[in-house]
Amino acid sequence: MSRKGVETREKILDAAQAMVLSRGFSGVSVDKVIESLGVTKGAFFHHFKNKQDLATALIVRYAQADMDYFNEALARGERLSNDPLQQLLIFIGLYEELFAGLAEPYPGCLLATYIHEAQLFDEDVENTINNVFLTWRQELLKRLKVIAANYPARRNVDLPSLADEFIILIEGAFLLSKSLRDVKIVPQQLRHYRTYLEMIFLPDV
Amino acid sequence: MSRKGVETREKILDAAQAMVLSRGFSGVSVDKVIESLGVTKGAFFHHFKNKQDLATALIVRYAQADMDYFNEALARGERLSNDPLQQLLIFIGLYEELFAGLAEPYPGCLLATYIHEAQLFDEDVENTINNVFLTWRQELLKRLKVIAANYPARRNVDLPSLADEFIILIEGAFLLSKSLRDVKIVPQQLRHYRTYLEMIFLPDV
DNA sequence: TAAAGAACATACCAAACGGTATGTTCTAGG
DNA sequence: CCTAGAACATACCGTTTGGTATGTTCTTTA
Repeated sequence: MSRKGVETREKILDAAQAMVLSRGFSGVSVDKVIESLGVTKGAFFHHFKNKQDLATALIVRYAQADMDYFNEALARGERLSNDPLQQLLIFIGLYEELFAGLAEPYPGCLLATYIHEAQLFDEDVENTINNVFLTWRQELLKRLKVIAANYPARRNVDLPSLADEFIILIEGAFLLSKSLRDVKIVPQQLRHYRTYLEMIFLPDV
Repeated sequence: MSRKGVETREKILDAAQAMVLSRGFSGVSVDKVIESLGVTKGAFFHHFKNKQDLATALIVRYAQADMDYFNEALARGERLSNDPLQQLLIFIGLYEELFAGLAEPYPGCLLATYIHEAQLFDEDVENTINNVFLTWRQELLKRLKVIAANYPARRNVDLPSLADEFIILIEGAFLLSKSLRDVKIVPQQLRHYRTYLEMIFLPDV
């Protein structure tokens, strides 16, 4: 694909994603997407064989970017400390920083948008979404187990669901943040998650 | 409105809500709704002046039911204990029980579905949704303040966002629960919220 | 019981929709 | 420079969509 071709495809994906995040996938028509960009149907259907193909391309791209940032934040945490608990707390802090730096509410998570219209999509899309969640759970759980083995937990909490709580707080906070148009909600909740972990694993702070 | 009329209207609302929760609002056509019920367009547009009117009726009904259960759970908690902290913990426990008793994942929150298609709806709908969230925040915050005044908090946590965390955990857990088809996720997260509150306000347990 | 309005049913319509067929322009490689 | 395919543009099509106009049946109440 030529450079120009890649650019057009990305432009379509960018515009479509922004529209999907505010109207849902079936609330966005191909006509509206191309109209907003000044390109034609010929261009659109050259890059995507149909609207479903756009749906797949959007979620695959989003999931990949999501995982990339996740892995990078984990790696940065592990570079900044040698202590497993501190590594995780730093990781959370990095996300806190990320969302604290936004001027307006995060436009929304594409994974969440798709889940709310789940019946429109095929199994591939569903698996792409679930793979993100399962990877996050798995990677965080792995680290929580190491922490639990090294620190006397004040409470006997369930670790898999404690791992899930990270993504759950983010998704829930995105929602409330978007509805109330309050940018602070996401970092606030991440702060609570950090405090929770500290209270579990650092008894005397 | 006659009894039959009310019944038909409710039937339409029920069917529409179930479909909206799995396909989003714009993914549901009036034709599909009436087809699933075996009623005609005449019936539909007799009860709703247009599709937007259906959207409003759906969210108003859902928000009302939501608030009703919320207030009932608060009242039950306050009947079951005289201690402000215990009252709140019981309240959370009641929600935990509610969702632990489900055979399959909760089909989804209509508020959340609408937020993901926010641009389709008018200001009234937006206010209906935000009023629910703000009422929950306000009512829970009121109780958290009483608790904080009576118990020495181990940490200096932010109370408004701690109130928000309840609805945020539920919304986030709904999402993950629906995507992974795991019924346990919602009660698990409510359990964490209870544990978090206990660790904050009950230092020596 | 008669009248009036509620509660539907039937048939239809214009616009928007996803998609296709076909033609043109651009661009990279031999 | 030539050519083949990528990268579009234009025009069109069948279906689905939300919505309406009009007619019929049921139900309540004076």
